[in-house]
Amino acid sequence: MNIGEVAQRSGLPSKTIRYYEEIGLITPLRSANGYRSFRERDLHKLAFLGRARALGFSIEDCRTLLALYEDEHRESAQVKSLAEEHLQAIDAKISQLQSMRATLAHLVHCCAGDSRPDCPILKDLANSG
Amino acid sequence: MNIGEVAQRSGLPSKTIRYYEEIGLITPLRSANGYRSFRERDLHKLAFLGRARALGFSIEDCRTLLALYEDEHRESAQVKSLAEEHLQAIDAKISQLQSMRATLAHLVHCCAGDSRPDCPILKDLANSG
DNA sequence: CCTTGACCCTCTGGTTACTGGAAGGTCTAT
DNA sequence: ATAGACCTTCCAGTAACCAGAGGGTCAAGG
Repeated sequence: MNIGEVAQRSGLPSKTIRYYEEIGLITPLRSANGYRSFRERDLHKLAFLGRARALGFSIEDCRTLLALYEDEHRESAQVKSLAEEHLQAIDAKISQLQSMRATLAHLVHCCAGDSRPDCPILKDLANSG
Repeated sequence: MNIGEVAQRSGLPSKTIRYYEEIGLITPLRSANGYRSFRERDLHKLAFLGRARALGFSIEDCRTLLALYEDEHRESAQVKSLAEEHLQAIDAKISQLQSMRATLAHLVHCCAGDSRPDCPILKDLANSG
């Protein structure tokens, strides 16, 4: 398979696939003409990576997950703890965003949003949250 | 005021303050020795920026907000619409994270997390969400 | 007067995970 | 032969800084 087909089948852009090769996540073969030649195994890895990324795992986490996936002697505890850490990070981000959201929604609610210059949003930013 | 004092009083690191000058958000004076010399007005702007950033506004949004703040003839509608857009972006991020969170929490729940290699998290990543 | 330590300066490079574009080789069909 | 769709590498840019190198400045103490 050439990169275009793999891109289509994995759902990842060609640029991303080349980048993943560059940082050593995959190692496709090369044809005589210099084109990358992907095996089913590479496609499978890329799909794995796409799903892990969609769950918000960092590239380094993905590297670890891939290594665990390919290690027959892994302990599921390793995977679980990685996932739990990530879950906590997600929770932290969510609550940070929710706190921003609450403040901002309040300010937006207070602002008339008309043609006058008077604005509680700017006032709040100017004075002290 | 030198940068150290401003950093303390604004709550922003010196590095960040220098960066804000570099991108034109503030324009402190210079003393004869080359040190930045901040007026109250600069400090005020920095505090404004710190609060806007804490609400998640991008630097470019902050630039706009600052300009609106200093424009006596602004219309509060401009500020409100900027804030509303940002609020929508926050909401989008929150729901994306919540969706990740739901999937991940389910997987974590399904994983025994023991010394055996069998792992539903890896299985899911390998097969298809 | 000299030194020490706490300041300050600029400049370069690194971070995350790609994306865009330039310049050019390859393949397929007409 | 040529057009168009592939593919290649390499360089630069994104957001918002942070770390560190290498060096100047200032106030206080010996």
